[in-house]
Amino acid sequence: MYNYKYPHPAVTTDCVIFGYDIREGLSVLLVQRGIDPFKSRWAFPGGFMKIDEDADTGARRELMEETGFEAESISQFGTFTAVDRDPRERVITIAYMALVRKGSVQGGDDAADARWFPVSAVPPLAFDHDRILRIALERLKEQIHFRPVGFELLPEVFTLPQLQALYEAILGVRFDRRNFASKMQKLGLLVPTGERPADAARRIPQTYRFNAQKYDELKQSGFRLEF
Amino acid sequence: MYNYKYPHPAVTTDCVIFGYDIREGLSVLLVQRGIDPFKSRWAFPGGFMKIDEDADTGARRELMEETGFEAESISQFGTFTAVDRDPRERVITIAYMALVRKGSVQGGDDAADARWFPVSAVPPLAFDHDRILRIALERLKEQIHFRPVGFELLPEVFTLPQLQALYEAILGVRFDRRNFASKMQKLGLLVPTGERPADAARRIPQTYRFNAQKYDELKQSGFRLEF
DNA sequence: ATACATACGCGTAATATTTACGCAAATATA
DNA sequence: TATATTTGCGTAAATATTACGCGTATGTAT
Repeated sequence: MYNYKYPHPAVTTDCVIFGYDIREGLSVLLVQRGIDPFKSRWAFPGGFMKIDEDADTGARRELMEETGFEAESISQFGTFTAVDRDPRERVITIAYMALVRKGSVQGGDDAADARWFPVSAVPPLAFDHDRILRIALERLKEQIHFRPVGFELLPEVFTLPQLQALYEAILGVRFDRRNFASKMQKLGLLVPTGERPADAARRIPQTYRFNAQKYDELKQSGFRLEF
Repeated sequence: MYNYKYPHPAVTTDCVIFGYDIREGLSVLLVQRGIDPFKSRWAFPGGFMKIDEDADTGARRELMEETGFEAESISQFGTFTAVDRDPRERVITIAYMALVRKGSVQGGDDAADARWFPVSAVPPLAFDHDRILRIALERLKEQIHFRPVGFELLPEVFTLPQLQALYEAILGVRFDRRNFASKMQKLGLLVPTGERPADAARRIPQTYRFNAQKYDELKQSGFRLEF
């Protein structure tokens, strides 16, 4: 038992993990709760922060425990503190988001039931996680102007039409294919691989890699990814 | 005494209140601590969140108690959770920022010793508040592209050179006076007052008000304040 | 008063960027 | 082999950015 002179809230972390593929579009990784409250409802992976770890560490630990996934970089985007957001006791949660290559997470494997859901088909979630998702999506839209989110979500080798489809999915707009291509090329963040994939469809597009070094240079000089 | 099966951190809120005037530039509102730890050091107004209030409410309450100031809108920008950030016990803090007209806060009055400090002359702060300030400044620079921060910091009636000086102070760059003016005018967010102030200096510039209604319209259609 | 230094406001030409879209080449399918 | 579809290149028109000239208003010095 731990005693305090004044009541303290419990503190949890939750991770909104975004993934993307052409078929399902933008997706999030959810786990099904095994216990009450909200038993059998889907929720973001997360759990109670330990007293001797900071929130970042706790978020990574819970993510690993519940999904087997080790995120490269997670970013805190909000802390949710509504008084009644947990029926058990006062609990506040620190929310993180991460962008991952969907292939690198094997949902529904070992750990519990982790599954990808397209953001357009997310079921009603536990706690206030619906609200957390809404805020996360807003932040993602903002971040796309500063961070190379497209490259973090796509496989290492990708085509321009794929990249464009991702931007359109996140921002909810349509671009002219030729203008998108030339704008992207001019940024210098794309490296042609030379290879061509044995894709389906009509004419086979060229493939590219992300030029991370060039991005770091541009970041230093405070530029923006304008789309 | 309150008992928990697992240890819980204490939770505080802190408010980074930004103000601005031409003489001191961008400033923050600080209060001097009366008790240990960090007794007599300056810190952001804030304190322990109550168990039956959410963090926003707690932040506003503490701000009022310590500075007598009622903020119109505060926005959460980060939660700081380093394990050793408070020497007493495990404390995490939810940080808020607000932009206010300096005239509306009478620093150093009733409540404790609240005083404005230019951001360029902030003394070493209590806890990890130096770090909190650094993050707040970064967010302010980002937000200036989406929010009319200039208008929130200036008096209701202001001149174009004043607005320009504020933008330059926050972003740390210089603009051409004529280009800045025409760009601002084209946005349609400025309403000339017709009056001219009994200012000092050379030629007296025109005064303007912020067109809040026009801003709301533009915000709907997802624009950006580009400077 | 008058001259001078300084700051404001208008306007404009040169350059760069954005936008819309034509057209030929590549490829799966019929 | 014909057809429909998609990629990649190029370009003209519209728009935005940038640099800066010039006249006017105003406080200060003489």
